Amino acid sequence: MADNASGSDSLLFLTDDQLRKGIEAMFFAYRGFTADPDRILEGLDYGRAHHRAIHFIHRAPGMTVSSLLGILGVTKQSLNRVLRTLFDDGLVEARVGKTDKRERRLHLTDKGASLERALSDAQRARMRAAYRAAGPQAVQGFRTVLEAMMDPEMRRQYQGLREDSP
Amino acid sequence: MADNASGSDSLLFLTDDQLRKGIEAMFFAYRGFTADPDRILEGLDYGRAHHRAIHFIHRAPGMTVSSLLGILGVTKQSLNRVLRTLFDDGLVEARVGKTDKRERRLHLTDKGASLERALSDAQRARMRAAYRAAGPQAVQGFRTVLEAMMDPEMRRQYQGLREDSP
DNA sequence: CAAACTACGTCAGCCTTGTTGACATTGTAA
DNA sequence: TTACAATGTCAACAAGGCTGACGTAGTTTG
Repeated sequence: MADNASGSDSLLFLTDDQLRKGIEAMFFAYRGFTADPDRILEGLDYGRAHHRAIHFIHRAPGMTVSSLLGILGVTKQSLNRVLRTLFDDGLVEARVGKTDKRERRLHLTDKGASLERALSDAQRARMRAAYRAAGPQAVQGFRTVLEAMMDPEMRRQYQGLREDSP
Repeated sequence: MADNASGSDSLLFLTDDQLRKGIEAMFFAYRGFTADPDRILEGLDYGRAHHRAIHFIHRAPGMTVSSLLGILGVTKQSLNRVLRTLFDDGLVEARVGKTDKRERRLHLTDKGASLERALSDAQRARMRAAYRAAGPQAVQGFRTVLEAMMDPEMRRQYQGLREDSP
C-alpha cells in the first residue's frame, strides 16, 4: 500500500484537503444513494427503516430477529415498530424456528418481495449508472475504500453469512 | 443486462450481485463514517445536524444562511433550530452582509473552530486510515464512483464554491 | 425437575431532526 | 411606494432513534 503513483506525489492523496473532499463526497453521495428508494417509500407509510429491514430479509431469508438486529444496529424496540407494520401489511412473515422454537425466521411474502424489487431496482439503477460511468477499475477502488472505512464488526457482517452459522 | 461472460473483464462488474455488494458497502461504510464524530457529539447536546452545519460553515466562512440551506437540503425551520443553539452557545456568529444587509454571513468563533477541529480530526483519522489501507488508485476510484452517484445538483455543490458567487 | 437464561414482544416516555403552514421584520429593487 | 427577498419564529406533527421495565415461551443447566 501507499506505493508511489507518479514520481514523488505518493502521499498527496492523504492531505487534509483530499480527506475533506472524500468526506464531502460521502455526504453528498449518500444522499443520492437513498434518494430513489425514498421517493418510492414516501406516501406508502414506509420509511428508510422499512427499506433496510426488507433489504436484509430479502438478502438472507430465514434470518432471525436477533441477527437482523445485529446487522441493523438498532434496538429491538425500534426494529419491532418497523417489523410490526410489515407483518400487519403482509409484506413479511415470521415462521417459528425449526430447532429452536423461540426464534422467528423472517421471510418476505410475495407482496414484500415485490416491494423489495421495486426498491432495489431503483437503487441499483443509480448504482449501475455510476458504476458504468466510472468503470471497473474505479468500482474496485470504491469497494476497497468503503470496506476499509467500516468498523471491523460491520465488515464481518458485510462479508458475512448467507444463512446463519451458529 | 447480464450479457457476455468473461472474454474481456467487460460487464461482470455490473451484475446485480455486484451492485448489491456496492449498496451494502455504502450502508455499512456510512455507519463507520459517522461513528467517530457521533461519539464526540453525544453528551454535548449536539447531533449530526450540528456537525453538518459546523462543517460547511468551516469550509466556506461567510456563507449565507440560504446557501447553507441549499447545501444541507433541509428546511429553514429545521436549520434554524440548529443554528440557534450554535449561536447561543457561541460556536457560530452571524455578521450582517456588507452589500446586502439582509444576509447573515456565518462564521465559526474560536470555540466553534475548536469543536470543528475535534470532529474533523476524528473523521479524517478514519478516512486517512481507509485511504492509506486502500492506496491512491483505489481512492481515485472511490471518488469517481461517489461523484457519479450524486444528484447533478449535489455534484455542483460538491465541486462548488469556496465563497459564494452571485 | 427446578432454576436460570435466551429470544422475542410490548408498553411508556423521551429525544433529535425532519416536515408544513402561517406570519413578522428588515432590507432591496422595480 | 410597492413588490419581492432573506431571515427568523411559532406551532404542530411524524419518523425513527433511545432507555427502562415487564411478560411469555422455550431451552439449557445444575
